[in-house]
Amino acid sequence: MSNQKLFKGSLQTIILKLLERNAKMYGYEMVQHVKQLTNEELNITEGALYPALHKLESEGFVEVEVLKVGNRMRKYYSLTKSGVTETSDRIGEMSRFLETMEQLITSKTKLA
Amino acid sequence: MSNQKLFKGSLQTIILKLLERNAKMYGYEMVQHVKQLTNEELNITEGALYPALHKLESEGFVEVEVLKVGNRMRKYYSLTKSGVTETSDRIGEMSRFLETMEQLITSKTKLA
DNA sequence: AATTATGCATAAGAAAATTATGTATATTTG
DNA sequence: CAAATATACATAATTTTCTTATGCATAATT
Repeated sequence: MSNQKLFKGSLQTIILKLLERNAKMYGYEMVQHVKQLTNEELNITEGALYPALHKLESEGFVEVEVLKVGNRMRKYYSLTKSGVTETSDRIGEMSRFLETMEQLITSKTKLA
Repeated sequence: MSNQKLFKGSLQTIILKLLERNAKMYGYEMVQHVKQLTNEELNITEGALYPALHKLESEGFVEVEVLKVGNRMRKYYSLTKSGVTETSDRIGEMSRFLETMEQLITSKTKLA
């Protein structure tokens, strides 16, 4: 809620990670999933999610399959081959980032 | 270098944290400091730093003292009273964010 | 003498989000 | 049964925050 802005820049990585663990997911499902996983800490907005998904698709990292469930449309996303590679890379970057940030905010900081 | 975008949104927190540990710092010094602390992983650009400092100042979290060293100007920043409080808050938010992100990218993710 | 380093600053543009809408079906609740 | 909430997608306008480019000026190095 409050610190949503810190998540800026990490949405694509989060999506890719979700798809690494769940072969097929649709947008609305991702939002609910993340909400539960983070105990409401991160609420992905649709205005951010859908453009991000479209971008990942246009970059060839995910592909879409449209299914009709009941009378409602669902667009199921899954990782492409290059998406699998990209996911590893992004998670690696994220890990390094987290480690760096951790050091920055815990360090005594004083240098020479 | 590569994953600079993950740092988006965390610059103010980094600045505040630096000033929590070093009573007085000037802009150029912060850039060098962070470069060393992160082993070149994070290179703060001046175009980001100076506006951020000015914003923190206008919000009353830091105050400035201009010194002339040799023939060159230095603007030393330090935390105000409300800046000290704000710093604790921001670091708390950052910690929660880091923890949440850590869980997200390591979790098995599969829910019901 | 020219380049790099120190030290500040701002403007133009890009990237990625928020907020506000819009459409439509399904389910729950009063 | 009507109204509200949940499901499911989408996009446009705006905001935030950054990168890139530029500018000025002094100091140190090559």
